[in-house]
Amino acid sequence: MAGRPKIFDEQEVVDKAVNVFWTKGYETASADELLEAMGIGKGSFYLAFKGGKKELYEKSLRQYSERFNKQFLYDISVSEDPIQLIKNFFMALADDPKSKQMKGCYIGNALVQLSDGEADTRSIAAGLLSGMEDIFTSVIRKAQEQKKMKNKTTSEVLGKYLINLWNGVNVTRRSNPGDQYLREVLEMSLQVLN
Amino acid sequence: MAGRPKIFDEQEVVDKAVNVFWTKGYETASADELLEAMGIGKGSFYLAFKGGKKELYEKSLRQYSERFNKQFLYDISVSEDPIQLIKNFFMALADDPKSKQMKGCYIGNALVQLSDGEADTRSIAAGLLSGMEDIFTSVIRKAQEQKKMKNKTTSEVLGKYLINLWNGVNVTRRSNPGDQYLREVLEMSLQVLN
DNA sequence: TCCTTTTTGTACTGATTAGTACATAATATC
DNA sequence: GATATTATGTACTAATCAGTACAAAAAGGA
Repeated sequence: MAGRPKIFDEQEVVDKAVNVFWTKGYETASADELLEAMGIGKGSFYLAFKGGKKELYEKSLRQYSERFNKQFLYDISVSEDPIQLIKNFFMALADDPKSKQMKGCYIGNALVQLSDGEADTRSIAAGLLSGMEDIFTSVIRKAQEQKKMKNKTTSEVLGKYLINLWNGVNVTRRSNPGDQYLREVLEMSLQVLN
Repeated sequence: MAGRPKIFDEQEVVDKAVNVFWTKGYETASADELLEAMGIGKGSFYLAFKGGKKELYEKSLRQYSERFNKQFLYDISVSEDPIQLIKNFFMALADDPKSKQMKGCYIGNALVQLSDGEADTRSIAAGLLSGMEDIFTSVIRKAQEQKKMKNKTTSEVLGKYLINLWNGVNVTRRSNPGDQYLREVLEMSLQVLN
């Protein structure tokens, strides 16, 4: 192993790219803008990411999702009441600052922003959201097994209900970034978890 | 009144632009592509739409929304059971062909696809969705006044719940364009209208 | 028929796009 | 210290972008 050393860490620059993609969208985020945020030049970039902007974006989706799920699963694992944790998790969306409300869900954005030209990338996003749904489903299944939930709807359907709620709230809060509005919607929507 | 006659009808070409914007997104839809679909040249276009692509898009949002609401309000007005009509309205989303499932809500897309550079256009979209919410709210209010609904939640909150459901389903069905998935989500989500 | 008015089609502009080519720099190995 | 190897920064390319300029066309009115 020889050669000039890399001046950047791949995960770190992908993280920085997430910020740009999240606020500007995939199409609107220019390569120059991304490179400046990542702090590297074109030479380094196209050597490390042979697939260019597209590869960077797909990696950013996966990396973001993986970290998100990891944290979520950890919080669930240490919680004494996972159902309550999920409620709190949703409710916390209402407390985000307006700037974050306006950004929506990083993965959901991909689903809506990508056109048919990037159908493959869109499929990746769909898969990642499906993974989040699976987490919801498994938490509910356990809670039902332990008789901690009154609602007898199957965990699969409740999982779909929750990921759909997640998708909805992340759109709705873009037009109503106030916390009161979201709180009312969430309060009502989460009653099914009682 | 003199002068060379227009070869196009403004509403018609805006309709054709809706199709392009809907499938490709605001940013991704190129002016050339729009003009070809609209069947007019640059000269005509920039004379009729002095604000260019942006003006066209905003007009398309308003025109689409106006027509949508008009139809919706009409259907409600002739319905004997407006609550059931709303249920059917949502349920019908599951029957759309895959190609339509993937397109989402024309107005909601604007909310998610536009970046801060077009914040004003985004506000227009937010206002239009708010108009749809008002329709939901007023239908529910009337139903409650006529004791046709068990649910005592305020019509305002139920209206927010429904527009949020609308937003959610229009994202969710992009990743799960099958009809069964949506049907399960909707069936469960609409139980609150009983 | 000629003049005014409005619309149309085309040629053009300057900016921006993602991506490439390549000479140079910085390291490990021998 | 020479050499192979990998990374870096910059200059460049070709395409595409939204939008403009403008001359020609098509109508009505006098």
